[in-house]
Amino acid sequence: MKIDPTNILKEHSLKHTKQRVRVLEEIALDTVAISQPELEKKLGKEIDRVTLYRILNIYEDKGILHRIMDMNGTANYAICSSACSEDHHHDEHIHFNCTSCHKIYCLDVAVPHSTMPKGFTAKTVNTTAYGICDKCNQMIKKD
Amino acid sequence: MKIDPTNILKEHSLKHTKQRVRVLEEIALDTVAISQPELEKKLGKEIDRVTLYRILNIYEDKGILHRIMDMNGTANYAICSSACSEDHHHDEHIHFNCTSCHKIYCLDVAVPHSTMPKGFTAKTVNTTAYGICDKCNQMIKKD
DNA sequence: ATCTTTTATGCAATTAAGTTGCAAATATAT
DNA sequence: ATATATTTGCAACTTAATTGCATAAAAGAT
Repeated sequence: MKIDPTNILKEHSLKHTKQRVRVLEEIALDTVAISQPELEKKLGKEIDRVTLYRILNIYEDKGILHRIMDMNGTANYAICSSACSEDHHHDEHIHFNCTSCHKIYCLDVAVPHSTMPKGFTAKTVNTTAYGICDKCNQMIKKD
Repeated sequence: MKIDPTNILKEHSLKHTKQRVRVLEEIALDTVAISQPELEKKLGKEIDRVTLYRILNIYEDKGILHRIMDMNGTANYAICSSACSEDHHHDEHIHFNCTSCHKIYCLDVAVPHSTMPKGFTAKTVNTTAYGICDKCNQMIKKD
């Protein structure tokens, strides 16, 4: 994925700081989502913990990143592929959480529509599949 | 939902303790899932925090409860409706997380099947819809 | 019922995620 | 270059969750 941090910041009228650029760069390195602890480990020497939290929150609010919770309740972040707006994240694709390597993939599979019971109005639907990813399945074959 | 804690414990060859019975009773009180912090608040005087964590983990492992993570990464627990086994939770129904009252409902709506990309093998699929629940929608109308 | 063994509980201490308030540093518009 | 608004870093705090260990309580045998 090719991203232009400076442009993204401008598009969302966010001030251009080196910390904000670094966070975007780091997350864009991989197509799989990256967890908050991993980000902190990678950027901890350059960026303060609190600042990182604040940047991630702003990016999520603005629809630049979307946040996926894994089974342990850890926040994982990935760049929103489709244009998400401030009030609506339509990252309506399936996430795949590998139970072996713990990576979270944003699959190019749409979330199937489900009809809600009477009285329930759904705004966003989040689907996460748990299992073994492509890479880990290949590793298993080799053994 | 009518549950028999003593029987549930026996079925899963778990020792019968008053703490384990209390946890099951408390969770069975409501059809909506209850969060760990809520449980702790309710049972904190009777049961030690650590014991509560351990009981919840055992129940999840045994397939007695299933755990639903909300947007804040807080664990929520509900009694498994269908018989879940030790190695496979098939709580393949949609969860509805109300963004107003924060309750998590286990909806009687099956998770639609999605085909995974080549190489990805899914074991469990988890779907959570976020929006406004029945009760909260009625409250809004009244205002 | 009592003893014995196994398992569960409670307590203290620790790790780690996330938040808040505030002073200093930095971005941007003039 | 300067002023103003915003962001950052730091310290301190809150809360979720885990670990080790001594004590307490189950469940089966006697």
